[in-house]
Amino acid sequence: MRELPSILHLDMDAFFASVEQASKPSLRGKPVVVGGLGGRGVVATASYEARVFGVHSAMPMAQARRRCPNAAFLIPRFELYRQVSEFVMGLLRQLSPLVEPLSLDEAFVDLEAGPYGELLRESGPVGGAALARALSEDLRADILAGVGLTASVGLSGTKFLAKIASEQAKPDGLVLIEPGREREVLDPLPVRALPGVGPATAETLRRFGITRVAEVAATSQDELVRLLGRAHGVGVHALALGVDERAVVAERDAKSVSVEDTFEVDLADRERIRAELDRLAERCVRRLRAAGRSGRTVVIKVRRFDFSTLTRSETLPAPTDDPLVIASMARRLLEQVELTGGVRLLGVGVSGLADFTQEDLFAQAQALREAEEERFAELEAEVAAAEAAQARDAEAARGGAAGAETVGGAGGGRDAVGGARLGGAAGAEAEAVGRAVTGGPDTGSAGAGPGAGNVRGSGTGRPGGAGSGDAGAAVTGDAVIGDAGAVMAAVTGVATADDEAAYGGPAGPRGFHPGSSRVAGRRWMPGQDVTHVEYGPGWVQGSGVGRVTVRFELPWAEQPGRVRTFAVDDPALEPADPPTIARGAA
DNA sequence: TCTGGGGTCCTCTCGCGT
DNA sequence: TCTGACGCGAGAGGACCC
Repeated sequence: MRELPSILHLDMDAFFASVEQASKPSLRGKPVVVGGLGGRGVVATASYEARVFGVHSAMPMAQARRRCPNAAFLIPRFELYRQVSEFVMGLLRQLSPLVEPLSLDEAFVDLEAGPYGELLRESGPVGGAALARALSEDLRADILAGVGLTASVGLSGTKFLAKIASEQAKPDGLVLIEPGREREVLDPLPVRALPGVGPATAETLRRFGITRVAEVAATSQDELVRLLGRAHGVGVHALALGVDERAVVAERDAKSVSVEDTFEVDLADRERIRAELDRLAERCVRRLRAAGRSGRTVVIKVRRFDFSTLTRSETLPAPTDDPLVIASMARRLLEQVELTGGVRLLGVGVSGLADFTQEDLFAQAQALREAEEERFAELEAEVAAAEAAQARDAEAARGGAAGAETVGGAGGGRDAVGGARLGGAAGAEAEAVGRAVTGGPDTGSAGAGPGAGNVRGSGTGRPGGAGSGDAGAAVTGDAVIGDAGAVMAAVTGVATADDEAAYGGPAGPRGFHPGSSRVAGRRWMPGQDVTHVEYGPGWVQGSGVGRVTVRFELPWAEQPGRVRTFAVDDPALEPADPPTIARGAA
C-alpha cells in the first residue's frame, strides 16, 4: 500500500452511448441505447437518459424497447469508439508511461511512474494528493475539450480502491480515497463491490450470512477458502481488508483468441452448422494472424436451444495458424456434440498462443496440415456414409411400426457416428426432422420422397428449428423517436456486436443467407454512417418498407441536422466511414 | 420475457508416467 | 509384479469482467 493516492482509474461515462450523442447532435439529451438490434440482442450501453427508464447493460434488447420505446436504438460503431479511445489513452500516456487499459473506456494509470512522479513524492501526503487531484481535473477537462465526453476518475493508493473511487465519482466526477481510509470506505459496501464477487459468489456468501464487505473482512481467511476455494477465498479476503498489491501493468499478452455468433433462429441442419463453424474458424484465424500469433489448443463452443453451453477442445503438439488445420479440428470436435434440438450459438477459439514466424515452423505446420487433411477426408467419408444410411433408416421408419423395428436393429451397428447413437425409431425420426427442414443433398441421396420428408419434418420439428435458413430477416419500421417526428426504425434481424458485422452495411449479416428478406438487396442499420452524393455525410435513423431515413449532421454541430428519406436502393446513398470526433492532437 | 461477445482465471476430473 | 501416492497436463465447465 503506497502512501500517496497516485493510482488513477479512469472510466468514461456510458461510453458507447456518449460517443453516439457526441457524434450525433440530434441525440444529445435524449435516451440512447447501443447494442445488438436483433431479436436476441442485448444492451451494450444505455445513456443516462435511458437509464432513468430502467434500461441497463446486458438487458435483453426487447425488454429495453418495452421500457423505453422512445429511445434511439443504435448498432455499435467500434471503429469510432476505438478512435475516441486512442485519443483518451494518448492523454493518459502524457501523465505516465504506465497505462493499463482494461477496455476501450477504462484504464489504470500509475502517476508515480510518470513525469510528475518525483514532484508527487516530494510534495508529501497532503501536497501529493492535491497534485494528483489537479492532474485528474486537467485530464477530465482535456477529454471534454477533445472529444466532448465526460469521464469519471478515481484516485487512491491501490488499483481496487481507485476503481471503487471512480465508481463513486460517476457520472462526471472525481473521488480521491486517501490511504488509511480504506476500511472506512469499504466496510459499508455490498459484497458485490469486491472484484471477483459476482452473482454466484454473492449468493454463496449470502447463504452464510455475509452481505457487506465488513462481514467478509471479519470472516477468517480459512472460512472463506472453505466457502469459495483457495485462490478466490484468499483474494476476496485481502480485498475486503483493503489489501491489493497488484501493480499497474502496461503490456499484457492475449492468452486466447475467439469468435462466436448467436443465430437469430436456432440452427438445426448439421450441414448448415458445419458451414457456420467453418466461417467462424476462418474469422478466428484472420484475427489470430492479424495479431501475429499462432495457437496450440482449438476450442469450440456450442450453446444449444435450451441455453445449455458446452465446450470441446483439443491440443496440438505444436502451435498453428493454418486455417485448414483449425477448421478441420473444429469440425472434428463438433462431431462429439449432440446437436438435436438446435444450436443457438457457435464459437471457435484458439488458446495456448505463441509467437513464431511462419518460416520457423513451416515444415512442422506442413506435416500437421497433411495429417489433418487425411483425417478430415476420412471423417467426411464416414459422416457421408453414416448420413446416407441414416436417411435410409428414416425412410424405413416412415413405413410404420415394422419399419421402425428394422431401423432399431440397423442403427446399433453404427454407434461411432453422432445421431446413430440415438438408435431405434426415435433416433431415426429425430434425424429425419433435422434433415427434412432444408431438403439438402442428404435428403436426395437417401432416395426419400422429398414431399413426404418435408411434410414430416416441418410437422415434427421445433417451430424455431424449421426453416432456419431464411427466417427472421424481415425489416420492419416501427418505434419512433420524439424528435420532429423523425422515425427511428426498429430493424429486426441480426446485428451482432461484431466489428465486421456492425460496419457491414449491405454485406451479409451473421446467420442469414444473403438477400433473404432484404429490400432490394440493401440493408441499412440504425446508427450506421452513410454519405449522400448531394447531401454529404449522415447517419441512418431508420429504414423499412423500401425507405431509409437519414439525418445529415456532423459532430460538434450546434443544431441537429436535417432529415431526408430515400429509397433503400437509391444509388446516391452509400455506406461510409465514421466521422472524426477528436479535436486537436492528444 | 429473456439471456451478446471476447476475454481471463479458477476448479475439478481424468489419464499418464514415475 | 502389483499398488498407491503424487505431479502434471489436458479437457471441461463455471464464474466473472467490461
